[in-house]
Amino acid sequence: MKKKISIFDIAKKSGYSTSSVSRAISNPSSVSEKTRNKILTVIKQAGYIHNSLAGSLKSGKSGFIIAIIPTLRNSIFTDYIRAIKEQLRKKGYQLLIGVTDYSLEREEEIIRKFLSYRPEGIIIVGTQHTPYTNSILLASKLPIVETWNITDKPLDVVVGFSNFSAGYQITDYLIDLKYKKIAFATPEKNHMKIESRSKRRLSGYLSRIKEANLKPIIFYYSQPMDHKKCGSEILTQYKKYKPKIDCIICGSEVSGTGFLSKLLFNKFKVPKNIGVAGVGNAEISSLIHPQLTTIDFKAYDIGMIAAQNLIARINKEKNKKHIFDVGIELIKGGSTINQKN
Amino acid sequence: MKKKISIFDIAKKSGYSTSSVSRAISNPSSVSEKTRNKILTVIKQAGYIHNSLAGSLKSGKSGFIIAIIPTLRNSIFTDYIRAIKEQLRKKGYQLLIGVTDYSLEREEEIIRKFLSYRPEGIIIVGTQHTPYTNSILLASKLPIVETWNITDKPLDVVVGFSNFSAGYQITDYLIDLKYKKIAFATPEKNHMKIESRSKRRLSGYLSRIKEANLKPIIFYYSQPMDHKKCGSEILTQYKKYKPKIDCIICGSEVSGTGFLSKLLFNKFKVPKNIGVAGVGNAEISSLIHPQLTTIDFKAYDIGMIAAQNLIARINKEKNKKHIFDVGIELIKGGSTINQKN
DNA sequence: TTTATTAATGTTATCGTTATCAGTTATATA
DNA sequence: TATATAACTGATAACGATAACATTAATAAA
Repeated sequence: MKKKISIFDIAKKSGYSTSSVSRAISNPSSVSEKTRNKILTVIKQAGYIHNSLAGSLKSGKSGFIIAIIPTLRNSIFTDYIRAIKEQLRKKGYQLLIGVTDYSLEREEEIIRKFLSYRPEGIIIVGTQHTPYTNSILLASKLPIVETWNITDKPLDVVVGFSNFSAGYQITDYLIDLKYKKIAFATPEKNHMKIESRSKRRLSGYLSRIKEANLKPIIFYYSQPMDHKKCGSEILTQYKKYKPKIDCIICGSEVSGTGFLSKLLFNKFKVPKNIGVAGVGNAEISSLIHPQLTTIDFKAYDIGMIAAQNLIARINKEKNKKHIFDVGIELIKGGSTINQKN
Repeated sequence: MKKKISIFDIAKKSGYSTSSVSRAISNPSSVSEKTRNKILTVIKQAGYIHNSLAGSLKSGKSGFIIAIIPTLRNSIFTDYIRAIKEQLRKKGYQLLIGVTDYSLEREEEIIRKFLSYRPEGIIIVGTQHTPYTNSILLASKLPIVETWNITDKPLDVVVGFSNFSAGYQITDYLIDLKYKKIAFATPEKNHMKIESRSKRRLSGYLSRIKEANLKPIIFYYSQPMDHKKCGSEILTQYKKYKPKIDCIICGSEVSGTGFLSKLLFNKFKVPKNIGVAGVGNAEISSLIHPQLTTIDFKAYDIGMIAAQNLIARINKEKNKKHIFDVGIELIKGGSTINQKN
C-alpha cells in the first residue's frame, strides 16, 4: 500500500517549506516564479493531489455552495441549476445540490446534513420552510438567497417573480382573446410547496376572472410531477363539465404540456375546439405542435441573478436591495386562438 | 462574534469526552442509551452542527461520490442522476456533479478538482477520456464505474448498452416496416464524446442497411444540443435530397424530437409523407403527437445499477462481473407507419 | 554606504474531528 | 466468589492543510 502524498512530501522533494508549497498552489503569485515552477513541477511528477478537506478545515472556507430544488424531473429547475453552476464555476465554488421532492421535511433534513459541509452560502427554491429550517438557516449566519416566488419578507434576499401576476396575466390574455369559459387546473391541497406557489397563481386567475365578471371554474390534479397523469385527470374533468369550456389554464408547465399532449393524442382540435394555456415554460412547450400559450418564468435568469447575488454577499458587498423581481414573459403559442374577434 | 461550537463544547456541557460525543453522532449504538440521549439533547439545545470536513479528514472517508455527465440539458442525464442520487442517499453518500459540456478537457479539469475532495468513488458517462484523465483515475485507486456505452476494456466496471445495437435495431425495425430510403442523421465530427457514441450508432445503421442491400444516406447536424437547430438542419437536407427519402433516423433523442417537431410545425404529414425515428428516448418523445419511434436507453436503470455497483465496490464486495449490459428497448411510436404492408 | 521598505520564505500552532489504545465498569461464566 | 469477557468511556495523537507570525533576501530611499 503506497502511502498518500501530502504537501509535506512535496516540500521535502522540492526543498521548500510546506508554506511555500501551499502558497504555490492556492495563491501562486505570492511566491517567486522560480519557486513556483519548481514546486509545480514536483507536484506534477509526484502525482500529488491537493486535499481540499484539510485546506477548508484550516482556512474556514469550504468553497461549497448549497442549492435546494424540489425536483430534477423538470427542465425548469435544471436550467436554473445550470445557471447557478455557470456562475459558481467562474468563481471557483462547488455546488452541492439537494432535491426535496417538494417535501419541507426533506428540505429540513437536507439542510441539516449540508450544513455539516460548512457551505459558504445557500440558494433555495421557495420561501416557505419549516420553523426549524428557518431557525437553523438564520442561526447559520450564512448568506441565503431564496428564489422562485417573490415574498415581502425574505430571510435575506429573494430572487423570483410574482406567481399572482403569472396567473393574472395569462388569464388577462385569454380574456383579451375573448374566451368566456376559462377553467383553471391546480394541484390538490396535499402538495405543500407546490401549493403555496399554485395558490398564488390561482389567486391571480380568480382576481382577473372576477374583474371580468366571468365564472371561475377550478379543476384539480393529484400528480403534479407527471405530465401524462396530469393530462388525463384534467381531460376527464373537462369532458364531464357542462356547459362546455372554452379554454383551460393549467397551473404548471407539467400540467400544461401534459394536457395539451393528451388532447392531441385524443384527436381534439386545439385551439379550434378547446384552448389550452399553461403557467410556466419548459423547452418541451415549444416543441409540441401547436406550441403552448404560457408564461415563461426565466428560470435561467433567476439562477444567474441568485448566484451572482449570493457571491456578492459572501464577499460582503453590501447591497441594500433584497428583492429581485426578474419578471415573467407571456408566450403566445398556437394552443389558443390568436385572432381577437 | 459568537465562537463556533465544536464537539469539545458538547463534551464539556454533557460531561462526557469528545470520543463519546463523536460516537454518539456517528455510531450511536456504540454508546449506552443514557449517554446517547444526554449527548444528543445537549447537541440539539446548543444548536451544534457536526463538521464533516474535519471528520472526513481524520477518518479518511469523505462520503463523497462524484458523477460526471455531459450536460444538464437533457432529461436522459437528469434521470440518470436522479437514479444515482436515490441509491447514494440510502447509503448516506453525497453526490458531486460535474458537467463537461461534452468536452474531454473539461472532464479532465473537473476530475482533477473533484479528486481534491477525496471522493470514495466515481461514476462517469463515457468510456473515452484523455490520457491524463485515464492516468489520474487509475492512480487514484478509487472504484470507478463508467457508464452509457459498453466497452470491452473498461477502466474497472462499465454499465450501459451497445450503441451499435441501438443503431442496428432501429434500422432493422424500419426495414421491417418496408421503408426503402432510410437516411441517418448524425453529429458532425467536431463533437468528440458524442462522436464516439454516435459513430457506433451509425455503424449499426450502416451494417443493417448493407445487409438489406439498401443505399446508406447520411445527414449531418452541427448543434447536437439544440432541438430546434438540429431539426432545421436535418429538414434542409431532407428537402434537398433526391430521390425522396422514406424515413429518417435521427442519431439522438434531441435531434429526433427536434426534427419531428420541425416537420409538424412545417405541415408535413408524419408518418404519411415521411417517417421519423430517433435513437434515445426522453419524456418529451412521448408527448409529441405522433409519438416518436425510437430506442430507449434506460437511463434510470443505468444510473441505478452503476450506483449500486459502485457502492458494492467501495465496500470491497468482490464481483467478477465488470460489464453490465442493461439493454435497450424499441419504442414503436406513431412517427413511423405501423402496418407492415 | 546605511537604513527603510518590500518581497519571499520558513516555523509553528491549530482547524475539529476520529482512530487507537488504555482504562473502567458491567455482565457472564466457572 | 473469583475470573473471564464484554460493553462503555476516556486521553491523546494524528489527519493535511493554512494562518499568523518570524525571519531572511532583495530592492529602494536617504
